[in-house]
Amino acid sequence: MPRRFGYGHGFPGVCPRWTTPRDAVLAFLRKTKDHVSAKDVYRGLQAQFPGIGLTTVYRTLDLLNRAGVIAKINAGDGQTRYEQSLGGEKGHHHHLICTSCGKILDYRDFESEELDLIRKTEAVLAKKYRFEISGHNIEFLGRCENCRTQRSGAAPAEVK
Amino acid sequence: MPRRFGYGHGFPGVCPRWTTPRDAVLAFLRKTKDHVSAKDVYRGLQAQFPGIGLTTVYRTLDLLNRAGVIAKINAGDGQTRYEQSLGGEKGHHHHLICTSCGKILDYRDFESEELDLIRKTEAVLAKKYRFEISGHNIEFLGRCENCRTQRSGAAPAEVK
DNA sequence: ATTCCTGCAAATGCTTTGCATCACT
DNA sequence: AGTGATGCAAAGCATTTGCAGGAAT
Repeated sequence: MPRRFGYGHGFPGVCPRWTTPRDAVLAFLRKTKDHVSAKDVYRGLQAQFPGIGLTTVYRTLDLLNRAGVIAKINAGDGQTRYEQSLGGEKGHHHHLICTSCGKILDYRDFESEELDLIRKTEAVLAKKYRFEISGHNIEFLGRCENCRTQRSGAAPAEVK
Repeated sequence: MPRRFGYGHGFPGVCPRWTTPRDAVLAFLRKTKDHVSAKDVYRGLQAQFPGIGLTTVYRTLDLLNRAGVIAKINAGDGQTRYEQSLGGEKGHHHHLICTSCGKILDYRDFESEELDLIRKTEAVLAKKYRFEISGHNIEFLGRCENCRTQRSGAAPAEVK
């Protein structure tokens, strides 16, 4: 695997060097709108970068997450998924997850109402339980139309 | 492992027979206030029921979950945790999770405000995305006082 | 006889680690 | 030379599955 340089210094304080695999992973995340697992990224990169190993993908995802560039998602299937973190409030959204096929939808409804409540809640929890709040997870679970329509809930398209 | 009977019929539609291991697992869940993993239950049962296998604990937890008696929790550490589901709205609460030591606190603040918003959100999401909503997860993440106080965040009591 | 449960061992599947190698500074 | 990054193989864990024995119906 050749490495590139001249990329500046990656994310200061998090990683000193910026390399081809790291760039490839980040570019992939920037391109997709999905909520991808490490394997998804790995597979997506194979065509153009057959040399990148799964281990590196894991390490890079963790790196980018610590750098705040991408966010972890916990969809409840046994995998950690990631998505671009669209800075601040403008990218703020939550997830709607189909418990049958694993599909994840982003929704942005009630943005301001939610934010109000979230801020209030954060403030109270921080004071009452002496936590330093750093984030939240809000997700709704259910069955998507597809899974409800098809008998027994679609080919249980197990999120593998 | 001896089995008991005379327990009626467990949870109709979910399981025909009610046995000692199942009773032990349920009793354990009823006794604890914690958010326990399968291993926690398994270990907790060893003293009194050394014959119960980990597999059975997994199977029973799944069973009780499907019966609606206990609820899954996704704390983000690599384990599925469970807690008693305290029926309906009276036991309704959400979680505050320390990302450093893994501690989970229940909170009940803003109960009615949250419920209002949740109901409204559910209704809109159901219609807009054609989902049949069955539940939600709301949790706040942060660092507890202990972890903030101690240098570098307490003995990184990795939730293992 | 049949159906249901159970424990054990083995198999999975995601994620992490150890390590030798190679690249950049 | 020294530090950092990478890929591979092996190791770790939580969870699931195959299976044969035993119990309840």
